[in-house]
Parts: sequence; structure tokens; C-alpha cells
Amino acid sequence: MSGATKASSYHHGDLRRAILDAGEAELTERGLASFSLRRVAARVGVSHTAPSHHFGDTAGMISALAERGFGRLLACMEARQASATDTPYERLMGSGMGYLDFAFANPALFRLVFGLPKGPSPNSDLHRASEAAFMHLAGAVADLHGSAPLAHPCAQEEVLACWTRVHGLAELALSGYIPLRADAPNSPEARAERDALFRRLFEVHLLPR
Amino acid sequence: MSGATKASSYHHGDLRRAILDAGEAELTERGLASFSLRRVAARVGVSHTAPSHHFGDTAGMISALAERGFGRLLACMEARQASATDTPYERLMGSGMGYLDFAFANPALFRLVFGLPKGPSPNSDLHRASEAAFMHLAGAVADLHGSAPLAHPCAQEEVLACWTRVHGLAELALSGYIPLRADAPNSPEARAERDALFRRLFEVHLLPR
DNA sequence: GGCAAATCTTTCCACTGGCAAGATTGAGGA
DNA sequence: TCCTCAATCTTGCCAGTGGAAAGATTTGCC
Repeated sequence: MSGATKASSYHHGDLRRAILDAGEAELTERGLASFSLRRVAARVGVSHTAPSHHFGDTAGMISALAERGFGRLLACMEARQASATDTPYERLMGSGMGYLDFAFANPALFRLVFGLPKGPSPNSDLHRASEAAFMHLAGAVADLHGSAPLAHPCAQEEVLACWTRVHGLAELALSGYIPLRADAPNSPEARAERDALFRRLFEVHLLPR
Repeated sequence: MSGATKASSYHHGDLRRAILDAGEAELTERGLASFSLRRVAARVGVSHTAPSHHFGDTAGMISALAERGFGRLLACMEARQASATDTPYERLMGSGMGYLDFAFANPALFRLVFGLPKGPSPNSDLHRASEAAFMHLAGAVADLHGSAPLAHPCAQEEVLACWTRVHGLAELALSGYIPLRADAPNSPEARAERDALFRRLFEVHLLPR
């Protein structure tokens, strides 16, 4: 009947997923600094070396969490983009606000995701996950001109401009350097406030000279 | 004669500074993830509990390193601003490039500095150090209009716009998501390349609709 | 039924941070 | 001059952590 729950101690059934869930919970509750494989294992109810069988070592588990994080980031961007007015610019704004949604909903995971170096190996799952999120943003920018993503180098730099702006806002806000309500960051009021700030900051244009 | 060097094992003379130097070196060599108070102490040649007397605990030492980091950040911005053409916009660009200089010269320290929450206590040295760096940037933006820093709320948001842009670029570049040469980040070529990219990204303006 | 592989546990070791108690040194007062 | 006291640093200790090695248990497959 149930496909994943087992009562016996051995062969948990879906331990990898359970460990990742527990790791994510530990991350939000205790932060990355005091992240502990042993506590994650204890949370699931397995021995402290069980995670290493699935993820190799701590770095492997962190990497798996980051891959999941990229997936959540992409989901947040898509969700917010889908509920946006159907103009290219509004869809781009929606993606950016989804980016912020993810950052504020799980600051520790956000920091973990972008704290990891991208690395040169394009074969890893982590690399693919980050690429998917990047391509979503690139597509949103390309739609502004109605062209294919990254068609000409100018468009590529527009993507970078959008990305750096929303990312910088997220990072600085999470550190407390942006005057945004930190309590209940998922409340509609907090979201509306940061959405409005994002729009304004995004459009600021300081001309040379 | 010499004011800080002592040969005896006890009473190092300037242990606090020596430990901070060693901590910074450890940070650049091994990164924040594998930062160890014991290794820092061993590097200086003192017992592993000597740092705790000066900094309380690990968090205290990290905080002291961050305070130092803000000082270095401010110095980088001032240095680059001083060597800029004497127009308000070029001076602002200079500050931004100094920001990037600092980030690329010591990525781990940069991440440590902005990874710490700002915290609500305005009395700490860390808070003052961050405020000084922020006020430098605010001044550079205010000079664009010839008004006092943060005179009107619009100016304050311009400061935030500049900050988030340069910060986002630094963060994403350090993670490897921006196509910039990662080897020899202090070379003139690498600096010129990222300076140019910073200018272009800073001025990108995507209009609504 | 039986064998091989996958999965998880137990045991052990080196390393880490912090506490408590003690040793050493320098400064200031009788 | 000597003596006390505070500041500084060390030693010894303990709980917690990650990882390696070897063993126990279960599943899948023939």
C-alpha cells in the first residue's frame, strides 16, 4: 500500500529523500554554521554514518541540498511568473519577485546554494540544476525583445544585469542591510513591500556625467 | 626598542593583532568552512585557548574579522575613488570598482563580512565599521546631485540601487556565475575586464512595457 | 533456496571549541 | 624593595563532529 514507509530499522525505503528533508529542516532551524550530519541522521532516526553512504561526505550532502535549492528557486520563479500580467516586462518582474520569494522563504538554503562555487564540471546534477534556473531568467529577458535567449552578447549582458540586481537585493536584505521587515517574511504585506522596492531599484538609472 | 615583539612565551605583546592576521591568512588559504581556532592559534604559536581570551568565542573572532574586513572594504573604495577622474559619476564608479577589488582580492573575507547579520545593536564596533563603509557609498551617490547624503528618500534608494548592483555582481562573480577570469584576480587585465563589465551592467536600463 | 549487492550499524580515531584550573608576567602601591 | 593583584597565557579535560573500517541485515535476482 504505502510505497515508502517501513517499520523495520534497516532499509528505510526512501532514506535519501528523508535525509535531505531533515537536512533542509536543520538548515532553516539552526543555520549552515552549525549544520551537523550527526544531528540530521538523528533527526531521521538512523546512525550517524548513514548519510555518508548516500552522499559520500558532507560536501556531497551540501551539494545535494544545493541542487534541491536550485529546483526550489526555479519553482518559485515560475510560480510567480505564471501569476504575472502577460507582458514580457511583467513576466520578468514576476521571475525576479519569485527569486526574492525563495531567498526570504529559506535564507539559509539560499546562501548555501550561492555560496557553493559553480565549478567547471558541466556533468554534475548541481550544474544542470543551476543552468535550468539561469535559463529561465535568460528566457524572461529574451522575451523582452522577442528573440531567442542569449542570441546576441548584448542580451547576455542584460541577463547578467537583471540577475545581479535581484541577487544583490536578496543578499543585502538577508544580511539586514536593506530596510525591509524581517519578521514574517512570507506574509503578503512583507512580500508586497519588497516587490515594490525591487521594482523601484530595478529601474533606477543614473546617467554618466 | 621594538614595541610589539617579545621573545618570552608569555605576554606576546600584540597577540590580538597577530591572531587576527593569522585568522585572515587562514581564511584566504583554507576558506571559512574549514576555519579553525586551533589552527589559527597554532599558526601564531600560542595555545589553542589564547584566542578565546581576546575574542570570547568563535563568533567573537569572526565578528572581529568582519570589522577588519569592513575597514579594508572602505579602504579599497577610497583608494579607487581617489584615483578616479574628478567627476561625481566617475568617483561613484571608482567606489564601485574598489568594492569589486576588495571582493576579488579576498573572497572568503568578503563572504564572511556580508554573511554576518547586521544585527540591531548600533553600539558594536562591527556596526560602526559597516556604517562607515555605507556612508562612503552614500556620499558618492549624493555627490551626483550635489546634495547631502540621504537628504531625501529618493536619494536613499539610489544608494541602495548602486549597492545592490555592485554587490550582486561581486557575489555572483565569486561563485563563478559571471564569465570573468578567475585566475589572478588582482592582475591589471582582470581588473580592467571586470571594471568594464561593471560599467556596462550598471548602466543597463530596461524600460517597463 | 541461495548468493551477491545494496543498505545500514557499530566501533574507532583525529580534530574541534569551550570550560576550569593553574602558571607566568607586568603594574602599581605599601 | 617587596608584595599583591590583575591581566595574560597554558594545561588538562570533556562533549560533539566527520570519516574510515569492518560487521550486520535486508533485498533482488538467478
